[in-house]
Amino acid sequence: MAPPKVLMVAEKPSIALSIASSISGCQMHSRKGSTDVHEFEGMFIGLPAYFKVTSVIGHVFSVDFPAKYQDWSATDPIDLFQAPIQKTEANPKAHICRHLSQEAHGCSHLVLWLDCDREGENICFEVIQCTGFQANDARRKVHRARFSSVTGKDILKAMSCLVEPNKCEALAVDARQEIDLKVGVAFTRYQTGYFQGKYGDLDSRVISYGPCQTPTLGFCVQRYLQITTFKPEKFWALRPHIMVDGYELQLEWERHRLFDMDVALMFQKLVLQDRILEVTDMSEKQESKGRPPGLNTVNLLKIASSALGFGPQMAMQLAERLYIQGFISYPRTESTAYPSSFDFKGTLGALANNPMWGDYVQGLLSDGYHKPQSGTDAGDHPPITPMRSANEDMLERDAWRLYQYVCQHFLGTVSPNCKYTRTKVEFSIGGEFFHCIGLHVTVKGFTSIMPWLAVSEKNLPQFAKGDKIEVSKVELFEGQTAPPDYLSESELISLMEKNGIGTDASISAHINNICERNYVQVQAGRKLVPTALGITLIRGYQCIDPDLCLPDIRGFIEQQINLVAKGEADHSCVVQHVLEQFKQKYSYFVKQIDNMDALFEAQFSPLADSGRALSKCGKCLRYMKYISSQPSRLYCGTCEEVYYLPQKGTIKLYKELTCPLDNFELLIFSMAGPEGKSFPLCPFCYNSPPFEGIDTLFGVSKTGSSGKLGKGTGMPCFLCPHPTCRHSLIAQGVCACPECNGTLVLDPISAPKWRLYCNMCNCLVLLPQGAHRIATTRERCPECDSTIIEVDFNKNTTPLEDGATLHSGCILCDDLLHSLVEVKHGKSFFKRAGRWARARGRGGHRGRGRGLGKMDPKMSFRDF
DNA sequence: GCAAGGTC
Repeated sequence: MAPPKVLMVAEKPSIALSIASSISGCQMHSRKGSTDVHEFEGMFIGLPAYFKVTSVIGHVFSVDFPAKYQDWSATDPIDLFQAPIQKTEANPKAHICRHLSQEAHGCSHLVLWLDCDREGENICFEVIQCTGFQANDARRKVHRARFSSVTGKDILKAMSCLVEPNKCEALAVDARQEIDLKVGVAFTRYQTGYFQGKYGDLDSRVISYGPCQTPTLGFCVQRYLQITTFKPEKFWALRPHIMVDGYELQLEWERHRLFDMDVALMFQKLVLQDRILEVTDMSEKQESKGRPPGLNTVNLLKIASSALGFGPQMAMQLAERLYIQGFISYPRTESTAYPSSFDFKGTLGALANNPMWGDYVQGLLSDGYHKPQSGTDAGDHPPITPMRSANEDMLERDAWRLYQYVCQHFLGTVSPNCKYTRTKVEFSIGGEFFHCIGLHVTVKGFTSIMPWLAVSEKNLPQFAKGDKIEVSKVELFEGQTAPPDYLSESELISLMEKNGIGTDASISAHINNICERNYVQVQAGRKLVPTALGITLIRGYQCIDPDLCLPDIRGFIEQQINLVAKGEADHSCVVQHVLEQFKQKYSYFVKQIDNMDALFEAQFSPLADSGRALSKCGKCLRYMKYISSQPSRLYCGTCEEVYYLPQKGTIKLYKELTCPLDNFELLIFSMAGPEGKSFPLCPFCYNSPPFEGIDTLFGVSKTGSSGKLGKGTGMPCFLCPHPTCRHSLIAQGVCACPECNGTLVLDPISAPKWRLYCNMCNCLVLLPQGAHRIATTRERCPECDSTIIEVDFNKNTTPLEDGATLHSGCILCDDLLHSLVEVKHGKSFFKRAGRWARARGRGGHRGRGRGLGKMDPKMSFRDF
């Protein structure tokens, strides 16, 4: 009988590899799949077995609302609190679910090697679901491996005492997912809908709310408010100076400073009257500055931000690359404690020949390195350490700087502590007491490899108790208290960590989020400065319901789901209870939104006051105002109507042409970038397509008929089937797209780099370059039905005989034109969703529903 | 278009 098959699943490919290597002693066969599968023979629970080790890539599923709730305008956000939710594959392209199901086929044991944290426990059950294993099936058993680090020793130990996955912990994660989704989405949709479009200079597409991002913003705004409400106060300090052995020494006052000038002046007078200082005491203490514990992700991010100037996302990208290249160990870890089995000698050995630290490392190896400080062990990965030696030439500049820090930090952790002697000399004069401090380093220790942490030497002259010294001058220093600086990113990371906002992996995402939403800006020195929008939002929450932006909100959710994790409360009861509370907060927020709006009104300009006149409204024939802040739009002050425009590009009036359907002036929109296409549009048609079904055919169709069209959807002229308008698809369409079901359309303002672009995908076709004019005609090619185009060549570069410049023909069938066109791909144009049966063709009466059918071989672009 | 959590 064949030995039983055992499927083992890890959270990421790198761990699957480590586990397989450890258990098989590197005697395995690896093959590709959605994720790699490592196979080998071995012993399982005392019997011979065939092992397959593979992995997921984080969560298999993610949670969302069913399609019915996706239409923002058709769903009242309050209904989301009771809405059903569904799990869909988090990364459908990766086909992880199918992969697991296939690999599980014929296996009689499933061993779950997911990370040993709550999220990992949740992924265990996602894996169980995909593999089709059942909880209480005697023939197909599910096991959970509990490992405290990804080292050979711990892996083998976990193998020998397999347990069961913890359903309660997994349910706690389900609860968190549902609560985060419902609360975040409900508030986000509501406040976006309320404020968006109401103020002209309010620059934001989505005004998001979230139990992590909002308190994160709260920290930044809190500091901002501290700064703006700060009232500086003057203070005074006495600073006597003495001359000893030719050096001038300034003494510190025991009273430090006083906030009353008259009193300070009185003390100065007393000191000046006495003039003689007496040494009253001298003390010497041996002090020590401890070496750092191992480096974890959060501390790496803090250092990267404060010392290297890298944002968390950039730092993680650099670290990730260094990890993949084998220069450093796995960079995502919470642990600052090294596992007992950590190979310090090996790690030091790897750096022994490094040109930068080689000598220092050899010193540590010969004199004996120190055991690192204990630190905390989160049971995940060891601290971040160098894995192999690199020099400056092997890495890019930024990667090198990060690598350098990882090395210095590691060497610091195994170096001696820094030791120094601290001398304090105390003086009295005129009844007042002063002192000075001397520092003398006796052992540099780790500070010689981390010089920025060094203790600076301060030498003092020799004093003896009872010495009498004349003061040379008594300065009355006048200073002023200063507000704190803006919150630095590294301070914010500390605050988030302390308050349990986000995880080591998600902290950078939250910070990035509040930047992208235009709530804060990162300024020089990676200081976080809140924007008017960020400040107004937080002030709004503060006056309606401060809980909404306080860090405790995350704590509250955590504390509730902890009950589920510990099995002390039922999952759905807890979810219901928490959602009920948030729903009440939501209702109250909605009821009080006027209070927040008052702050917005004070900060931003109402729509009617902003923007510049751009084009004429077809209804009242007056100019409408163009509002450039996102979402960019036109506003007709007379009709009080808003017309959304395509986003992320430039918009201009199009030769004062008007739409034959509604009399609105046409605009021309150019997408950003050198390859960006341009197309005409009518503001009215774009927002309310006049032909049934157009809005659902082009790209995004989620907005529905009553929704605010225009944010990436709508009907530009290149989709319009108007039979006679010069700008419609019928007039400007040339031929079928070689790549999709779309139509190639002439870019009307592409001269002199004339081109066609597809109205559905990103296909681009270059036409004869440098021509004076290229235009579509009403003629069709008798052979392939493409539109005949007319080219007026430049007279200096014309390919025509006798200097003729005018030529008409079909770009597919005319030999000359065919030889002058070239297919190119631009940046993605619009979503390639939906099939639009083209209205290309005579008179445009072909309408919808008629497919393209087999392509005429002559239409093929293969020869290009 | 929306949250937060994995991971790449």
